[in-house]
Amino acid sequence: MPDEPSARRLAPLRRERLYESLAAHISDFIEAQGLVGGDRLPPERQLAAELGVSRATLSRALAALETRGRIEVRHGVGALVREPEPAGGVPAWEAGLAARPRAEVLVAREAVLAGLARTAAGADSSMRVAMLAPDGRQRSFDHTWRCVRRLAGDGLLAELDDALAGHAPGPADSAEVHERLDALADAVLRGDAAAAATTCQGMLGG
Amino acid sequence: MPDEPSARRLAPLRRERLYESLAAHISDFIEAQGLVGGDRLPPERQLAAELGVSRATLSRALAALETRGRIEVRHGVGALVREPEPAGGVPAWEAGLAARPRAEVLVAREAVLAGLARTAAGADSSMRVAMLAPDGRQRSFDHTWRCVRRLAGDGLLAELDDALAGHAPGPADSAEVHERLDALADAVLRGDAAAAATTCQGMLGG
DNA sequence: CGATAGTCAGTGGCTGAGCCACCTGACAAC
DNA sequence: GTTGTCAGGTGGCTCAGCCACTGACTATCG
Repeated sequence: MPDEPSARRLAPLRRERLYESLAAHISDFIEAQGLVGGDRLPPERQLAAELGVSRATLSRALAALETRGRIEVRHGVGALVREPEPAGGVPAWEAGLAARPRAEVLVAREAVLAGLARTAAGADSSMRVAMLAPDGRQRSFDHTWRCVRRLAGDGLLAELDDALAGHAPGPADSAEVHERLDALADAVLRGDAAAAATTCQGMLGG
Repeated sequence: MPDEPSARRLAPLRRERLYESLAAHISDFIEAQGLVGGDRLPPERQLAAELGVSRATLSRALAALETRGRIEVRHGVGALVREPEPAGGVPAWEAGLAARPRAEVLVAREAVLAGLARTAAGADSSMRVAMLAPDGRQRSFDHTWRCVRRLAGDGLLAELDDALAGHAPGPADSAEVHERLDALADAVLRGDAAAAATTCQGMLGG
């Protein structure tokens, strides 16, 4: 038993370095500002002053972001935001899914769907109403999930859902499914993230 | 034709930064010295002097090696050589994760954790008690999740968690985190899948 | 004798000021 | 129009130094 944390001992508690936090913070900043590929970040001196850290530390944070492919730093120019890898790595991984037990894939997609539902519940209120307000017609699985996906926006979860959908398709129409979908839509409309996620439990027959 | 490399034009010739060369050089040094996992590199001050560079630059080189997983730098201890990844179970798409906005990865991992928690809540009752019964000590994020993972068993979700963990690490210890972990463990012990999943919402600070 | 608390040397983390190399864009000279 | 020059802004790197953390050693206490 080499490094068994041994229920008997407290975990080591490793503190994050300042430049790591900075890197995360700047990454969030890129997101918040809506910067896209090619856009320039403020100069190091200015960023350092605004964030209240030394230029050396800020520079390390940028270097970290660069080795992770998030930005590109050019001498004499500045730090440029990099377009995320165009070719999705997910498809390659998708191929191996066919060989897995169906139950595993079902459980995984249910988790992803729950995450999407939760995210959708946090979307703008008017958008939620526009996409999901009841109109008296029966909800279909595919249509409902298209709406939820629109609300949740693009992201890792959406890509995972695409990859998993091929091997864990949605259920056929049935009274029970319609009930679930109504409950799901209702929870998302109310903005109740927890309830929305819970509704997905067993949605695929897992 | 914006930036046609056009055999007619010379390549831009981007110079390697000093700290990049240093990183490569040190990596070779590890190889040449036959250092293995756990071995310590010479202290920064000494290495910097021997290599004829400033300590700041050498430190950046070590940081670069660390983000690439070659070494592990510990405050107050030194730079330790890391054993290369034991199992190759790392899906190809994991590499692309680094370039994604942090928020996306965080949300995705939260969804995966919720799925794992839900699965764990359905595990055998005696196993749940064995792994998660409170013992009066503070729970750490990593240890608690190891237990949940054991309960949930291997599967797609577990692999996704592994892949995501590197880019969306768990939170540092704090009172709020401990409360969440207690609530999570309690829900899993009760076999309450929905509650267990809900507890994961925002667990990573998303 | 064993366990505990205090001490201390060695290590990485971070700072601040400063100089240098590099890139760009504007402008003058041709 | 083309070319050469130059100034301003940007990141790369250095130096010297202080601080925080770790681990081992050493008293001290029961």
